[in-house]
Amino acid sequence: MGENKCHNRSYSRVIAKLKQAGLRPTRQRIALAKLLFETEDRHVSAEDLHGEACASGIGVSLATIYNTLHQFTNSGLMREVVIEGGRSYFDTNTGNHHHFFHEDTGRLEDIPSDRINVSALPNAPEGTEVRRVDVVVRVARRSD
Amino acid sequence: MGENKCHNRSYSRVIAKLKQAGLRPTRQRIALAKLLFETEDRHVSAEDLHGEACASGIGVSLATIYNTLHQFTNSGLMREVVIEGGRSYFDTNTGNHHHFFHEDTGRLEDIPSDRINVSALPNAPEGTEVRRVDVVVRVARRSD
DNA sequence: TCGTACATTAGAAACATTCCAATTTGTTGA
DNA sequence: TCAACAAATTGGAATGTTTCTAATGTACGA
Repeated sequence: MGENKCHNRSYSRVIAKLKQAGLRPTRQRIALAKLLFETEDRHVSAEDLHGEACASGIGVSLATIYNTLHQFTNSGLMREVVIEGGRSYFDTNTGNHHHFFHEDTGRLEDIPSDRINVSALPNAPEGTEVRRVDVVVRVARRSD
Repeated sequence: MGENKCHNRSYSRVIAKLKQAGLRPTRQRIALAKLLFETEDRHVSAEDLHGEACASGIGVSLATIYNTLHQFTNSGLMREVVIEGGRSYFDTNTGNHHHFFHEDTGRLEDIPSDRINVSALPNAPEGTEVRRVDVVVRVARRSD
């Protein structure tokens, strides 16, 4: 199930990334990291990623998918995005950006932060500080 | 369980509101509407509202709470706000506004729309139109 | 290579939400 | 007022996602 030796540089890159995040590069984490970080930015649900992993012949349980997504999120490799009840998406783009949410299809699409402008924020309530500002632009098929 | 006659004007106000929304003023809907709309703007989860209703001696099932919250939302009396996985809040403030979300406590707090400014939105993707723009400012207890 | 701390796992549990079929209630018109 | 029908409510079962648990497996420093 995947040779131990070669499969060359993409392995070392991913392993380095995991180590840097303080995570042991296990077989499962390496495989998931390759799926997640070696393509363009993506938004995946746990179920999505599990499906992909299985389809790629990686034996990985759903519990591990959840563990891994949370670990990646906690170490800043990903970001959690919640928009609809009952399902979370995890975003491989951790930079400053926002989202279109397609109400029809449930799909998420990035909006680069320089394409949007949030200003005149009120002060954070007493004793708190701002952790993040999320903007979600909900769109749907034009009706008229 | 509650007299049919008097209990005067707050009833008629709430009943009128329901009728205007095209909803039959049933015992349960009237009671819930009173809890929801006769105080300041609020953010409630289904479980919250169920608890309150039971505490007030209103016999109402959880299924009805969900039905009612969705009906109120569909007829524009409330708005659904999803911020954390696994739980929805329903907001009695349907006006244009945004939210602080206290990550520590899970509480929501309104930000009037004139206290925040979102500009330079990119165009909605081809064939779609903007339904709503939600801004969530996530705050937490100051750490430094 | 060994020992141990950390990861993974299957399955059960927890949780919010929706569905269902039976019952109750509000409304309308005679 | 009352009968009859449509609409609303209900408890409980079903669904779907996420978390938990206890047993097993794995990475890695000594």
